[in-house]
Amino acid sequence: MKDLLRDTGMRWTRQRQLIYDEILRRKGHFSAEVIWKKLTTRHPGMGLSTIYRTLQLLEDKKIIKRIPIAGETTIYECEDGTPHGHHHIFCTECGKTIEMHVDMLDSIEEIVMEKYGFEISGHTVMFNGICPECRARLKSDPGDDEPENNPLP
Amino acid sequence: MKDLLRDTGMRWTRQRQLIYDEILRRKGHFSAEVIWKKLTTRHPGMGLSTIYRTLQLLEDKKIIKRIPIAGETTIYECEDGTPHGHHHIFCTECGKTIEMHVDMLDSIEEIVMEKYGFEISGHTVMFNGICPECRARLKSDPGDDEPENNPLP
DNA sequence: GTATCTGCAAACCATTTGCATAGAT
DNA sequence: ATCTATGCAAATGGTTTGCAGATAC
Repeated sequence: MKDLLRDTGMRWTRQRQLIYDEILRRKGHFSAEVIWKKLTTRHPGMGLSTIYRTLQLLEDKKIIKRIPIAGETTIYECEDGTPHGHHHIFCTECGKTIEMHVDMLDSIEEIVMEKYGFEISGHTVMFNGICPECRARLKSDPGDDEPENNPLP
Repeated sequence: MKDLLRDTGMRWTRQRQLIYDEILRRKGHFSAEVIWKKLTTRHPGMGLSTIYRTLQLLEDKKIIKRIPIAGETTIYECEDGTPHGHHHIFCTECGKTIEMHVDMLDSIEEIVMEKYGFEISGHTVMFNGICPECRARLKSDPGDDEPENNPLP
């Protein structure tokens, strides 16, 4: 990373270091806001725009991947060697996103290209629903429609 | 529609009439902005917020369906009896959205529920790509990355 | 007559941008 | 010394909301 930037005339700064470390520390999915909230407490003055600019940069360098969730929010995930072909389920209760692996989906892109003549450049395959944990919580805690504390992904 | 509203104490206004007619006239997919642009030329003064409020209303009444396209835009489609289980392909060149029917997709929801324990409430299965028409146009008209319609700054 | 709608302007909210300054090389 | 990166504030763009006046019932 450090080298990757330097090779293209870009600079390795304290902020980029912090953001990069924070991302590696999580491993899962994360949002710009969450990264910012975490860092800004320990490092007041950290600008939210720096987070966005750095995430953009990391995306360009293929280190992370931006995943806009239709009508909901935007999350990112690390592009660690994980092979493509995984998709996501987003919990509308707690905001958590988990990956799903359904082989069947992998072949659909080709079918779509053949059948409709599109040159497919990407896809969004995303399910929304309520995760097992939230289902359990809602069952034992009916009436309460809002989750008690809503950590963003 | 008229009756559906009146039965719930809501009013059948000129604006709602116009919007409803315009939607029926199209049959396909449409955006709030497009409806507004069309109506506002013939009926100046028509407020964009009225469009949004009416589309919301029509959605509540299950007359149309809102389809947010991740990271791109939001479109709507009529809820004419078409059974569920059709998905979309969005052309990133011209913004057109077409429906696709791929049987395989229908069964995936169940698989996901079983495998991951989510209570699935919805899904976004959307492919992005370049439609056959735009592919042809781009081929005969290279260099021009933007679609033809280029409004003033 | 009165409660619902409308148009307008202002608010929103996540994200982006302009600019003067700080900082990396 | 140079030129990129940062923080701040202000801009953006699509959508929503508050409000006074207009309109359907």
